[in-house]
Amino acid sequence: MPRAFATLFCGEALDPQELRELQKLAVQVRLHPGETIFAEGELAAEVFGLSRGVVRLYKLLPDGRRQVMTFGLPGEFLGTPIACRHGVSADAIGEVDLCRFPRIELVKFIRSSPNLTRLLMEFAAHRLELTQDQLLLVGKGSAEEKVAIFLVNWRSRLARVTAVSESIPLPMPRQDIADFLGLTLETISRTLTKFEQRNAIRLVPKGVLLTGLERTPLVRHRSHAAYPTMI
Amino acid sequence: MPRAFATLFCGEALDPQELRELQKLAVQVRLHPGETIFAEGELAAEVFGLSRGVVRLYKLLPDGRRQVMTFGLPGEFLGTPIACRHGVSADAIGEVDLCRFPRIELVKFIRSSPNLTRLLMEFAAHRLELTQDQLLLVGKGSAEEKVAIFLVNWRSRLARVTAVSESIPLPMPRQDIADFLGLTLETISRTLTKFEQRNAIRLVPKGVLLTGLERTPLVRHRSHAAYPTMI
DNA sequence: CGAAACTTTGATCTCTGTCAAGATTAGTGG
DNA sequence: CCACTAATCTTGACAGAGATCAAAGTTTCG
Repeated sequence: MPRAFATLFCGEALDPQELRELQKLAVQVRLHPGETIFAEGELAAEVFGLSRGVVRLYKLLPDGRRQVMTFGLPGEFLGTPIACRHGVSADAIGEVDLCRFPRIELVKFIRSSPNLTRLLMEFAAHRLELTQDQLLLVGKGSAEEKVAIFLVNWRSRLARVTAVSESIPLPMPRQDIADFLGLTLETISRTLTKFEQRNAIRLVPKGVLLTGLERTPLVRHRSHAAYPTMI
Repeated sequence: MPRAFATLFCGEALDPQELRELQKLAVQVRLHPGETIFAEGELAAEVFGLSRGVVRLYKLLPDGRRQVMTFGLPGEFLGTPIACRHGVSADAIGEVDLCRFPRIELVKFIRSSPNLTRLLMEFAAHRLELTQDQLLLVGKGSAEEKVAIFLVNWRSRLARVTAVSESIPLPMPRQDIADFLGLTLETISRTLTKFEQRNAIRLVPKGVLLTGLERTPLVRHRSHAAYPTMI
């Protein structure tokens, strides 16, 4: 485990003793771009944490329509470790390093530690909150709002795992962003171009520079995520 | 507590001893149609279980756009009992009976019981799964798919709390259904009318009869929810 | 260097939203 | 119990945001 899961479960640090125990259960795996990690509905004999790279987690409809639930970043568990079946599919965007755990062993370990159980519970609650925010965005947002908020959220999520840089990497293709936001890849492309023409962003290969990204004063309730505009 | 929470936490039964302990913490409250139970962002000094009636749980945008996350039914907790702030707003549709718990006491009680902790964890995982299914529907479904699946899911959820009847009650107004599915009330109304003209349903005041509701053979993966059509 | 994958851009279409008017239902007080 | 009013629901006409179809332009990678 090269980059240990010091910030596993929603960014909260594990104590060093538990972290060592956890490492004993893990096997490191490396996957290449586009490779499948697991598929929705499969028995989850093993579960995965992400050490390096980016992963898309999604659900499919029988006719191939796809909804990306989230993009997994280093330090995060992929899916719900306690569920006996995978509730989503996951595959690698770019190259990834994973920590593979036997689920039964991991669950046993989690159950043995009240501290870890509490952490996982809070992690689950946090994931629900994020998914509900996404549901609000997908259900009620315009294309511009969706793309703008995606960029802002992506930046703030990245800031937690890598040094903040002028240029924000977008390792996933437009189609993935579209399937995340309930739009088409053409609309993503057009909206990004529109923002660029307004000098709100600059598009670079596999990335974007957020230049004139203004936040609206429209903040939901107290200190919730703002809905920015790219005007 | 007239109708005890025998099936609290995702339908799984509590053991009688724990149920009695839980009841000691609860205070019964009755609310009238449209009354607010709690609002997103508020400190959750108290949390609520639903004994009778239907509740809408939603998030608001500053400009008033609303996304209904779910409709609460008897036997369910409203929101996430462990979170110190309410992540959603909730208000009564029709008359409701609630069980009010002091959150600190409830959390203490949950923590004291490994069985209850496990149950609550599985409940949280289940809620996440449902929200992800909703995200898929809202992000990728057509208006017809959204309404058809809403009706089928609503029927099956109701079946767990009331005797199945020919006529399915729809206590919530069209606007609530629209805000649940990411549509407008006019589209809900038109789509229901369309289904009625195809003899798939019959509309009655505050309810609907599902007559020729056919399920497509399109089943996601193994034994997941089918996407029905009203054709 | 060249092929494949991805992205941008254009033209057109259509589903759903918006605005507006009636029709139905529910609620209230005489 | 009925009349009257308010809320909810249905229906129509129209418009527009985003989807779809198609082609050209970039980037990536062997």
